[in-house]
Amino acid sequence: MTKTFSNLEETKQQRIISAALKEFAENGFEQASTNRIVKEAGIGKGMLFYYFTNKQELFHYLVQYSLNIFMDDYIKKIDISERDFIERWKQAAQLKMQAFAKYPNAINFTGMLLLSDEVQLPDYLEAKFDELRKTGYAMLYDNIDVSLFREGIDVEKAFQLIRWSIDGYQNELTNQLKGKKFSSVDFDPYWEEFYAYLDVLKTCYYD
Amino acid sequence: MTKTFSNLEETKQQRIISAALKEFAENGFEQASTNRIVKEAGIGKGMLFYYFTNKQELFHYLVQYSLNIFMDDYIKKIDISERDFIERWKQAAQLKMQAFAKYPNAINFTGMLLLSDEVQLPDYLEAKFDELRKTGYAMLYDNIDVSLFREGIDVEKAFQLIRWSIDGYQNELTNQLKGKKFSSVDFDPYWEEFYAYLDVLKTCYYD
DNA sequence: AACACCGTAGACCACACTGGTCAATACTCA
DNA sequence: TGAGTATTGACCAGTGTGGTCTACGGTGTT
Repeated sequence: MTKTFSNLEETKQQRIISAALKEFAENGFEQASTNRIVKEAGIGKGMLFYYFTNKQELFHYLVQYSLNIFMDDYIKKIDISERDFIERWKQAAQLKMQAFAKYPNAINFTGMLLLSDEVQLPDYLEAKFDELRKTGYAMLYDNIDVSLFREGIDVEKAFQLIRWSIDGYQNELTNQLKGKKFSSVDFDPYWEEFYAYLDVLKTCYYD
Repeated sequence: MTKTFSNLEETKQQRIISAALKEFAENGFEQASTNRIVKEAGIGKGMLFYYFTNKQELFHYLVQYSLNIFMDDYIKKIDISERDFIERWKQAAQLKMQAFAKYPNAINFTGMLLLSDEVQLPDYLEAKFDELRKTGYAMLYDNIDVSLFREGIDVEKAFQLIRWSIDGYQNELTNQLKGKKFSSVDFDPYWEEFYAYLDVLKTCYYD
């Protein structure tokens, strides 16, 4: 990316970044179309290749950009002093939702990166990625008070089971809300429902 | 589909069906390539359009074909007289794995159908689809002995939480095993692990 | 006014691939 | 031998690709 791009007015930069993140998140690297990106961003085709030397460089820029957001606006905000596993994950879910409200495309894009296995990244990005995975893992699993759990159950397995439950709820919710305008949705009832699920989890896994 | 196709020797029919199912499952209807299908199936391009009038007719044939398999080789085999929710789902997981071992592409294809929301089907297929959903739901949720669950917990919510847990394990496993030759994998340790997870679930959700 | 320079648009390029066709041929059986 | 069927793949028009390049408008400096 050239410094021409960083000198652009913020809103235009954002329009381009958002359009590109969205396109890549929905279609992956290969299937993503630079034509659609420029159309969505409202710029001429030439400009994209004036700011970035090619599709791949644009992609790498976006990886860096959204890994930063994912890390700073989500992972690092998790309060590790909360030692109750379910409470920790509840907090994480809230933070993720906040981050998503602010940077939906960056969060989706990062999610796609974490799932996809075919993308080849240069070393410095791969390193950043590993760091995110490691930090994320620590923020979610370190310093948990295992004494809360029912006696005799395999705590490692309980971690996974709870994780799958929470992920399952979130996936089902986002799937259900897909297409809806995010700002027009009242989330309170969903949070209530979510907390009710967490209560069931506590009743079951804790004694 | 013409009767020329049904008169084909079984193995050739299967080669074509498998290739097509795989291509559609991996790429969806639009992105699926008839060129790749004929190449994978080892037939000339002309033949595909000799057997089926066009891409869409081929797709509809495959929907019918794999809905039948999904229904007869999986859903209908679930023993509804098992009233323990977790045992019922354990059984379902085993049956699904058996079906997958026999018809991997058909099962994957149906899975893709169930997730995807953009495919438009003719009425008779849509009806078949609804029936599958309804029967599947009944086979998994009807006639459950709710008295097994811990007192005071919301059973409907417990159903979902357990479902998400089991789905989570299965997804993680298939993801991990993706690319591996199916027949070369020894599944016994995975089943053991799965049963261990189910035991934790029982300890937690039942009293 | 003249010039240089930068940001911008989009027509354009060669190429890849698409679903589908069709004429030519190979095969089968009476 | 010949009628009919199965088979192939070159071919078609169309669409979309990542990327280039020319032309132009604006701005600032001389």
